Amino acid sequence: MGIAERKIRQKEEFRTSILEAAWLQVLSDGWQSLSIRKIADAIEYSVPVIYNHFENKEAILLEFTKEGFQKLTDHLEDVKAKHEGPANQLEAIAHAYWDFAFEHKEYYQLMFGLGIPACEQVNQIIEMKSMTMVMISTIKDAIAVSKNKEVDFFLKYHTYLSILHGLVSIQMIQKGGQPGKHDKLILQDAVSGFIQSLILK
Amino acid sequence: MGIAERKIRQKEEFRTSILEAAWLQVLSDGWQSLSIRKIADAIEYSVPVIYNHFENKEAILLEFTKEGFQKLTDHLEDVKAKHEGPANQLEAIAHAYWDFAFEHKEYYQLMFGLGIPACEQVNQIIEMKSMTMVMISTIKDAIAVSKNKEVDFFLKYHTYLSILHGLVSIQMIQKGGQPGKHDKLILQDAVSGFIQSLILK
DNA sequence: CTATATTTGTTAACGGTGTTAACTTTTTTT
DNA sequence: AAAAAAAGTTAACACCGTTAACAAATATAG
Repeated sequence: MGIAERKIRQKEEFRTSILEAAWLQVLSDGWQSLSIRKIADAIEYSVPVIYNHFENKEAILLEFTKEGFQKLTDHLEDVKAKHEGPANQLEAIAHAYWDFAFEHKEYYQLMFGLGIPACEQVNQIIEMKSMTMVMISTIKDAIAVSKNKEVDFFLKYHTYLSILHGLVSIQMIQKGGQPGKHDKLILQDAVSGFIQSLILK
Repeated sequence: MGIAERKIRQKEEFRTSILEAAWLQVLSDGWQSLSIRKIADAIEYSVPVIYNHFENKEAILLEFTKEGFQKLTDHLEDVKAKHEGPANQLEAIAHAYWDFAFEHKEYYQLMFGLGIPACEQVNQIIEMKSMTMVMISTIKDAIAVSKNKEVDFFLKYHTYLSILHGLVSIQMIQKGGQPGKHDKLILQDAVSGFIQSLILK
């Protein structure tokens, strides 16, 4: 019964083509201007077919959010593997995080609800938890080699992520475009301060 | 010619009533669901009269953004005046900032574009610059009494604000409601780390 | 005090949006 | 070939921001 398989495959392809058309829209005009109707127009189908594949518009955005967290996680894991020692790794991860945010601005804005009415349950996305795991494990390693081993790793993780997200989002608000060298100095300053207080305390 | 004055006063009152109706909408259903039509309905006038007082919807939101920065600035100045020494002041300001964000969530979301397609020129709002001044002056004071007086105060300001905004916005994304005691520990941890590295370096 | 000008407000529309019910066409199964 | 199921379309509903065209109220000038 290859014909049932073909049907499933075609359905999958359809779904993918919706996402592709949507992503092109997002890339060219920002996710703000993404609309079901424009997607339908791009794939040359009528509007309601989209609802056969996605419950609503939010579900489409959610797909990209997951994709974004997956890409970010992969990226962070790569970078972590290329560095030795938790302190170096935390620093490298911070820079990788920053680079990802500005290289994939659309993803980042979706992931952290910068302008989106869809950020209610972002924390329940498992792809986000993968990212959390990478960061937490590195922080645990850092605590293990630090003076004070009684430090609350979850608190430190939260602090670490907040610093990174704060730097990125303030940067994105203040300037639309790519950040300069001075802006990376700020990152360097904040992160090295965090690592210092984590290791040497 | 008191009649001209009355006209101006009435126009002002009208403007205020628009803002009041809008704010009630924002408070009850969030700014996402604010619409010109609902405002018109609330003040019992037809839609186009609103455009005699505000260029567009964004202008109304901008009004609240300014208001928010003004309130925050006042609050921070108050708190600063109640504390002695830049280190204590920076810590107190951080807590005041945090408290403001969660006591006036709607303001904060507007001010920092958490879900708003209107955050292009937030940095050009003079009310924001007032807030910046409060923070920068305190940081300059801190640098003046620190070991290393060659520190870049603007870099440190940026770091400081990023940490605060990062903490707040991550908190707002992860939980909708009010933060608990544990969450304030994170703030305490991050801010004291920042101050330490600023003073003792 | 009337006639003209101006301000003030309204209705109705334009072009969008997400979403869905009802219908038609195509495809599959019996 | 007929009946059932799937796929796709049209057309609508209920919103949205914004604006042009028109009517009513008010102020100004003669």
